[in-house]
Amino acid sequence: MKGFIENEIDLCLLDVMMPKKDGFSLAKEIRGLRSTVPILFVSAKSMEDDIKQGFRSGADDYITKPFSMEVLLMKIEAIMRRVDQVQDDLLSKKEFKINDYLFFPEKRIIEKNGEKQKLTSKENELLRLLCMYMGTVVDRNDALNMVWGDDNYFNSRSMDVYITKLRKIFKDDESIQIINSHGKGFKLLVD
Amino acid sequence: MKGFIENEIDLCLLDVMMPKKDGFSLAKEIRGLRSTVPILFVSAKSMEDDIKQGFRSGADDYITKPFSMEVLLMKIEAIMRRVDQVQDDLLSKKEFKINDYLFFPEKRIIEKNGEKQKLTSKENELLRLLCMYMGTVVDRNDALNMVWGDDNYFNSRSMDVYITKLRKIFKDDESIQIINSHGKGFKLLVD
DNA sequence: AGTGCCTGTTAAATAGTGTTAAGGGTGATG
DNA sequence: CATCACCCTTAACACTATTTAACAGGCACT
Repeated sequence: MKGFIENEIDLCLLDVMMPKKDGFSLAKEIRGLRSTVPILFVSAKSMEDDIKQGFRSGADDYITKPFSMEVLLMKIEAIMRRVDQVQDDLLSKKEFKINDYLFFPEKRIIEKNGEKQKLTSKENELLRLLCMYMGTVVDRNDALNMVWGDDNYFNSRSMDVYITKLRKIFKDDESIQIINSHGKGFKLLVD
Repeated sequence: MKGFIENEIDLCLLDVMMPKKDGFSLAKEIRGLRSTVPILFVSAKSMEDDIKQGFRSGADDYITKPFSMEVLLMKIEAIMRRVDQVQDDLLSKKEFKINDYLFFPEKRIIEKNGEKQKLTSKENELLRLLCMYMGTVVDRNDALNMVWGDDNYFNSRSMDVYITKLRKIFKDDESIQIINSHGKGFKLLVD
């Protein structure tokens, strides 16, 4: 991980079958460090079901082993071309509607009846995450890794503080709730 | 690696195959959180049907193992060259449009409705950087290294001063904002 | 009901930012 | 070579964001 910070790494190649740390949690850490990192998954073995599931869940693409270099290059080229284009990603939404509230993660603003309120970046990222998974539980550690880049005890308490902050934002609307799932995480629920 | 901002990761290659965690849902999270990051999955075996399905579902591409390191590195170099090219294009861009403002980094001039204003070189380079990464956070230290050539504490404060200067330039247009991302950096945002 | 761990909340402490203005260097100009 | 104009740095102070501490209460389990 250190290398990403200290060296000029422009492409990160990770194998998920690593002994200790799995590629996905590593990806999360990387993500926490830099925001515009293109990520390429390489899978060690065939998983037809998972691949299909991946597409269903809106993933961009995947690579199965074994693959030819020729194809890899093509894939990468495609990615590079696409970097400039894609904005309309389902998952990187510009706007979330939460009852009467409109949340603009890019602008870090939430408004109700035209009344705008600025959000701090932690509030913003945490709320974005909850919105992305609206109605389903966001795992504590996942949230910590994505917003805080790490999931130690203190970050965890910090997150609780921010959950309180977010709840205050919605305190006037009882039908919007941030519900704790004991030992698991939180979910944003709108009746 | 000249092009990208120092220390910025431009592409990550991840292996989806892992014991516990569902990699695709993680990809979903990564994708959604902050970016337009392309995600390319690498799958274990070649599967024509899935490839086709992938293209149909709008995915860029995918690739199969195995591949030789030698070739992979060559491919990566090729990618990096391409990335550098894109970066050079941004760096050598003659003109940036920021709402009603036109910014000419070469001339160190910004104008609005034909009304010209000269920029000092620090103002110019900092604004150029923000424009190059318009809408995404420019890391504090990256900016310092690129504009000041060093990232010590005092340079950091100096940069804050220049952020204030730039904000003043755009103070008449509320839809242009330089937003701070606490502990990370700044981004130029135009509604 | 008792225990241990998890959560809710508030407030204090720390770390990071916004802004203004004074000071220092440098090069142009008389 | 004195002076001015300009740019940049540094200091200072106010303010904001985030973390840490502290305590109160809740949940799951026995």
